Parts: sequence; C-alpha cells; structure tokens
Amino acid sequence: MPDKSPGRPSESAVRAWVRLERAHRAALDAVEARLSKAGLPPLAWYDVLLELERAGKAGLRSFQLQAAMLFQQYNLSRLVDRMAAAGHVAKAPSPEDGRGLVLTITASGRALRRRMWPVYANAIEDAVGQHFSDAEARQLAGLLGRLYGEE
Amino acid sequence: MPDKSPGRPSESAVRAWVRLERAHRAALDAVEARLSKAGLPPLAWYDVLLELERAGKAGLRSFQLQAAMLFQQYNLSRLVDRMAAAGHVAKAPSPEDGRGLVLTITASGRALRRRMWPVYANAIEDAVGQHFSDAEARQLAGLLGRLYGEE
DNA sequence: CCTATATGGATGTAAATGCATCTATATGGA
DNA sequence: TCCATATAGATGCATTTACATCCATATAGG
Repeated sequence: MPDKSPGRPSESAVRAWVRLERAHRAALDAVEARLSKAGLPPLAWYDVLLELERAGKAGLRSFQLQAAMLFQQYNLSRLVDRMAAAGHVAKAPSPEDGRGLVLTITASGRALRRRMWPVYANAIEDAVGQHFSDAEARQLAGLLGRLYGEE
Repeated sequence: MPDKSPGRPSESAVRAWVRLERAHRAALDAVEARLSKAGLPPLAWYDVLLELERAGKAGLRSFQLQAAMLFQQYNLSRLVDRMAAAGHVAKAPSPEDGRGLVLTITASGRALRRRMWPVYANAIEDAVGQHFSDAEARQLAGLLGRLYGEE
C-alpha cells in the first residue's frame, strides 16, 4: 500500500492511474497479438499511415506527426525510416525549411492501411468496444481526453 | 477516418481506444521522466517492489507476479534478473514445485520503494490527479477496470 | 510405471527504445 | 553582417523488448 506520505495524490487518482496502465497493457497486448498473428506490422505503423493518409498529398512534417502521435523524436525518426525502407512512406526535403522533412504516404502505404484496418477494427471491438455501451465509451473518451492536449 | 468497413467497432469505441493510447503515453512519459530525473529506476521496478512488499515474507511465485502486472513471461524473467542483480529482490527455488521460483523483496528493495514513492506520487498527481475530481477519478477507474480482470 | 503433454521459467538472437549528442539550417539580436 | 541560440532531424551506443525456443519438472492416461 502506498505510504501516502506527501498526501498529494488522492487514493482515487492512484487507482485511476494504475488501472490506466493495466487496461492499456491488456488492450494493447490483445491488439498487437491480432495484428502480429495476421502477419501485419505493429500498431504504430497504422497510426502513422492514418495520419499521413489524412494529411493527403501535402503530407506532414516530421514534427507534426510526432506531436500527433506523442512519439519521441528519435523514436519517430527511426519508425519512419523503417516504413520508408518498406516503401510505405516517402520522405522529401521540405521546400520551406532546409532542415525539414515532408512525409507522405505511398500507394503501398495506403494499401497496407486498408489491409490492417479490418483486423485492427475487430481487435478494438473485442478489446474495448465489447465492454462498453456507446454512452460509456463516450464518457471514457471524454475523461481520457483530459490527460493530454486532446488534439 | 477509419473505413468502418466491417461496421464492427462503434466510432465511440475507436475514439475511446485511441484516447486510451494517447492518455497512457502522455501520463507514462511524464511519470518516467520524473523518476529518471530523480535518478530512480523505471516505473516497472516500483510495481514489482510493491507487489512483493504486499506479499510479505512468503513472497510470490514468478507467474503470480506476472499475472498481477500483466507482464510477458520472458519480460518479467529478465526484469527480475536485473532487480536481483541490483540486490532488491531475492530469488529462491520453490519448495513445492521444482520448476518454481519464489520471489521476495529485500531490505534494500523496501528502501528503494520508499525512496521512489514520493517522486512517483507527485508525478501521478500532476499527470492524472490534477485533471479530475475525486468522483471523476473513481468513474474513470471504474470504466477502465472493465478492460481487464480487475483483480 | 512409462510415456505424452503441459507448465514454470530461462535464454539466444534480432529488433526496438532511451539517452545523449551531433549536424545543419533558422532566427533574433547587437 | 555576425554571433548566439533555437529548432529539425539523425545517429552511436547501451539497455530493454519481442519472438522463438529450450530445459526441467509436473501431471494425466494408459
């Protein structure tokens, strides 16, 4: 049992945090297992592809993608490398900023995202959707949104 | 926007899941950064120490700890190795099961947990507690609990 | 008993991550 | 213009994680 020495976090906050960890791990493991079993790349790839697909032809700068996904800079740099090597993402120098990089999704990337979605969707339903009514899911999303910029 | 091709996961479930990922990452990064800045080991160490401290002198079998933390088996095996090497955890063969391992916390482990808690507690408050009333935190915990065994 | 299978846990190897630092370009003063 | 500092992104190196197996003991069925 935590000491509660500084008295700072309420017991309920600690419980919420611990459950956030556990719930996240349980759901994530389930989702990743499904993707992996289907011979598909990890979840992070999907997120990148989706963001880039939404961005359209204009693409996104690395740092924008980074912010959208809450990824560490070095982490994203390497993830994008792998995806570019696999041909799903194209890297081009930014015309506006000599240091910058513009990322766009390729046709192969779009195809991959399309293949991933049904598997991912089923996994989300099983790991998350199943457990909540629509109203509850909304409520959960609302609460969780407070823990970060919300976009 | 997801295709919704199989129609299976409701839009609200997908949103809840995406926010669960983002919220978790945001909070986790904040907490880990605090621990690291204080020269303390990662969060997982705290969880192990806490579970073992709760288990008392009897300790826990590896697989019990594994289940409590939702850790992969090989992952926990190595984490425990590191903690044992650092002197915070003791490994002993199980008297009941020749394959088994009984894990207990050492005095140094207890001391470490005590040093970690104030830092961790503050981080939880800032990353999570701050954003919710007590009732909201309870509500969030309740919803999240449905996503796994709840213990 | 003896064999087949299951279970607890460890481990070799490859991949991903964290951390610190590096290079290159931008930008805001003096 | 020149310098100081900030920002975008990459990278070397150490640590951690994943995946696939492996070893040893347990357990069930014949």
